Amino acid sequence: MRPVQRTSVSDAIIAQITDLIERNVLKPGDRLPPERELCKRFQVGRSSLREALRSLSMMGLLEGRVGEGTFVCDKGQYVERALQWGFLLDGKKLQDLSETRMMLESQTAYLAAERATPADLAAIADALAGMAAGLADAGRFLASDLQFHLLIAQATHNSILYSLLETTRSYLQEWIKESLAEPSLAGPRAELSLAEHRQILAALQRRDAKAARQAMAAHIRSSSGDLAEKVRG
Amino acid sequence: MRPVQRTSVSDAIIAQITDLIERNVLKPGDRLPPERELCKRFQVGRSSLREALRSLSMMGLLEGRVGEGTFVCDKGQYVERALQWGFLLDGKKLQDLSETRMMLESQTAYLAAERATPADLAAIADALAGMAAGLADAGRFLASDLQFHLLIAQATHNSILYSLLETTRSYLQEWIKESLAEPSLAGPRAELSLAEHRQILAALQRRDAKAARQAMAAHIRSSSGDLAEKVRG
DNA sequence: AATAGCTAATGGTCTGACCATCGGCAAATA
DNA sequence: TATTTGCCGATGGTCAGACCATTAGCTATT
Repeated sequence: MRPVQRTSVSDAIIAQITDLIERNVLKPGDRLPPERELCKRFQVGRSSLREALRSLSMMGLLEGRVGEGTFVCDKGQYVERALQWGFLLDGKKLQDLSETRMMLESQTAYLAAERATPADLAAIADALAGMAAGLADAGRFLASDLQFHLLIAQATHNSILYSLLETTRSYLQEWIKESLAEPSLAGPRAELSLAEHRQILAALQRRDAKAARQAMAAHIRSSSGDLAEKVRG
Repeated sequence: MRPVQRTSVSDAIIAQITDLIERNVLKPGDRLPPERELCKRFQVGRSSLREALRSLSMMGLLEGRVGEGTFVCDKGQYVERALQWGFLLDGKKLQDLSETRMMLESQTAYLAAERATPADLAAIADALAGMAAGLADAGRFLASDLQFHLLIAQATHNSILYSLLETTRSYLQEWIKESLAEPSLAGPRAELSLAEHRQILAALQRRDAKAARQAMAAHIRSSSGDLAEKVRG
């Protein structure tokens, strides 16, 4: 004998819908059938259906618009909503996230050095140029910075790795932003960051995987020093 | 003039409850008043209230138990859950997953060697003993195997890392199971696997992080060889 | 003292109704 | 003819009441 599993109606609906989105049957922007019809199709009451839809909305997968319908959100919006619950990130968790990011970033650098196509490298170089051009503009600098790291992850051609890096990064982005926004540190910090990025790119272009990993690790370490202080403070 | 914000009832409830949890008025383990009373207090219908509670449950903040009540969960499960969702949305390429797993496992081994407490090491040794005792029983062997790896992840004391590894592992588990279920390979494969695990544990006990990482990487490589064939075939 | 059965409380689900909002269409208007 | 106005249906959001399944705790039987 084994404990029978108690299946909740809403959970079953959530599972079905997420499955549809996962399999791309429902694409971002698509409109779902009206609630009342979904009830008939799923053979459930409207309460249960709505609880499911509400949960999916809360996770940023769906979006309900009165009078229009329910639509599938663009993937990734869910992260933005998640940041709203940033209070859940206590110090320990932030540290864990930071550590995980360090690990992901250095490994993506390693793999990217082995696998990046010329087009990948060109895109990364572009992002670096964007950073250099935006030295005076913190917002632009930061955007190019983020782009640089994401492009490296993309160059691994490993979608899982990219997704993980993107997610962890988005969680930390807000703190990173604050960290770099310090007026006293902004100038020198940005210069240093730029130099570190140049080293990473150089390693990638040399196809030197170990050097790329090491350069990336050094960069993260140096940049997360401010972050760590920010957390404690 | 500025756009008026349309406030949803459920969102308002969610905001209030999360606020209570944030300010520690509601502590983990606490029981909420019954739904019907919350309706009176919030002056809302039960549907709206339940949509709010459901969303909070989905985020891992609350947990409903039939006949008992609604309780506040241990906080912090949220980030891990969100990472899982992000994970799910991406096409699950087995190869990418396998690669990610390799990376996670080797790094957790590295960190575990540095941080494992004596209790952690004892638990890991127990799991290894379980594997040895279950050489003839594929199911038991596999369970102890999984336990071994998860305990190592736990020994890093990094909840994010643990969660990622657990998720990756769960996706791959069925393939792993099939791989080891091959009658022709089961015997020798299990013996080899056991030996590899012994090396990993030894490295952990010596606090030799690099050796642990390398042993783990070798183990994954050797065990995922079968996996790769399985996928192609 | 232990067990079986009852009862109340509670989360889970269903139904039907009403409201506010939005899109589109037709009529009125310039 | 082109624009505005008003209306109507569809849709998500909300509410109220009812019933069900499960649980805990009490009671009475053994």
